[in-house]
Amino acid sequence: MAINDTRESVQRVVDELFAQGILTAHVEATLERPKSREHGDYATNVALVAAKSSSLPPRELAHQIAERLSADPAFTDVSVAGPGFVNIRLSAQTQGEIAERVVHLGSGYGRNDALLGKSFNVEFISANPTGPLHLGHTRWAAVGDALARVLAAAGADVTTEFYINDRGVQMDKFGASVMAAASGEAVPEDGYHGGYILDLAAQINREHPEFRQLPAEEQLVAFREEAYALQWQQQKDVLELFRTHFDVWYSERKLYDSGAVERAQARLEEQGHVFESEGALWLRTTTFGDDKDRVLIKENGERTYFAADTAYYVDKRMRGFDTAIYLLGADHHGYVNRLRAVAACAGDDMDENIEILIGQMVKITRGGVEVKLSKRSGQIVTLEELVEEVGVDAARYTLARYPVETPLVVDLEEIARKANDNPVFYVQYAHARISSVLRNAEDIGAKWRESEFIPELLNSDQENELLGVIEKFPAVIATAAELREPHRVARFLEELASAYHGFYDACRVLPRSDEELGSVHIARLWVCAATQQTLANGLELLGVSAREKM
RNA sequence: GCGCCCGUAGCUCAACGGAUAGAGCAACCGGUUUCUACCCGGUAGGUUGGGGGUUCGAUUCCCUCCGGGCGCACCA
Repeated sequence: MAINDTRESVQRVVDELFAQGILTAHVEATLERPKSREHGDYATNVALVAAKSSSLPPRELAHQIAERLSADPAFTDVSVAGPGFVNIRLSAQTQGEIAERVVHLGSGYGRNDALLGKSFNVEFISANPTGPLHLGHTRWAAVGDALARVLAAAGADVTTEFYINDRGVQMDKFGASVMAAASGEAVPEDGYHGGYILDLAAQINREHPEFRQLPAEEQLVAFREEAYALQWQQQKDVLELFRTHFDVWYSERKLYDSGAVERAQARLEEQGHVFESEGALWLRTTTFGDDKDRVLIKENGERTYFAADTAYYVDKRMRGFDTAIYLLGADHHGYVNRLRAVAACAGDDMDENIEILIGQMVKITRGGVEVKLSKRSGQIVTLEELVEEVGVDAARYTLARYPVETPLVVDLEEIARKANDNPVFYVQYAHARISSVLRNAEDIGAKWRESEFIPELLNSDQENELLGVIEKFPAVIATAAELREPHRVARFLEELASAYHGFYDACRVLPRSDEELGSVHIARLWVCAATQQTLANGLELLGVSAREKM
């Protein structure tokens, strides 16, 4: 029996009490998994909530509900506890059926329709193409990609997008830095100083010796464009290595070339929020909660970076997305109000059509000593270096298992040294362990799939616990998607792995050498297969590999 | 000065307004003749930064103070 069926049973009882006048208001029943298993498989606080609209005290009301629920054969035990909780325990048979269902659903288990019909544009990283991606970007790579996968698993239509800031002063500084390095000159004081600049310069010198014969101005453009192409490719390669896929790479230049900037301005003017003052063109964002109005076109006729931001937002909406989700670092939180105001100025609902997730910074330590990050001074820890030290699985998992609003401290030495203590290995090990058991089952000819599955044989505490955890998976995905918190999937996997290890320790799966293969072994093999499938599906959402062996 | 985020066990962090605040690491004690011990069980460790409020119930919501991080451009 799924959680929804149980909830409906409770709802029916509540409705009955309403019909009989014991309750004077209609109350929506909610069901939850108690933290403690001692409280049963499910619990409802409906009596506590409904007590206000009843003449009965909460506990008395709870007893009335419990008494009626007891009549349902799917429940073996219904009791009242604490201030008025109703605890429900399912029969082993009802509970055990989940294993069969999971195996049959396969990689589709967990998918649900919580966000069916909604379309999202998820934008993250969006780094300048003037250097390698560093550890800060890596967090958004892991979280953004996992979020996109989770939203899709909840039935949403999702497009991932990377915005390339390939226009403006920084690009020229980048070009000038590479050009200087290529001529063996000192990089300008306000340029980029990392070792990668020297590498880019060397490569361009090798492949395009003719560049240095060009007049200074043309030479700058040539170096800038070539360095941009190489650096962008490098970013794409590294993200590919990191299993982070972008459906769209959106260039700021394209925004201008396609006329999107003018279109956005026209849209904002139609809505009546644009005005002229002091020789500049402004957007009245203060109407919608911003601290100050923002300039779109400067006194000197140039468009601001903000103008591009507005155009980009409007363009996303014109491409048909219901909601534009932005993942931004805490150093950009000042943008939240103005971006939301942009949405409102464009005539949209700023609570519905735009969502900005602010992620806190990742502090890096090495042996307890903080590593300062600064791209321009060249002191960086790159995504690539992190992957080399700890691997893609550990990196992705470690960064995805915390809520983004948590400032994170990652010690590189610790991750590298204690790789085996990382929760990702604990989860992967559970998957590998099951794979081994199933291989052994095949070796001894245990054809569990073709054998009768008798769910009521799964009646130990550990089996009940494990099945209960497996059953939560679709709800976990739905919650993770609705709250935009993919870390919930990782936490769930740790709980699931723990429940499996506990089961494995207490319940022998395969027959011992002196035993015959029996129905209990078959039933437990179904449980193993269901657990393995759930682990694999969850790891897939995080972009972490489900290993067959370790 | 104004604004946003954070403050939970020695450390890194969980806990969509629920029951006795939980995991991992570190510390201590125990467990495997047989399916992967990279595992399992147990002990110890807390005024959830302080103080008010909201309600059946607050780590969670509101106010205030303290501490830390980050932002407050006709920069990009």
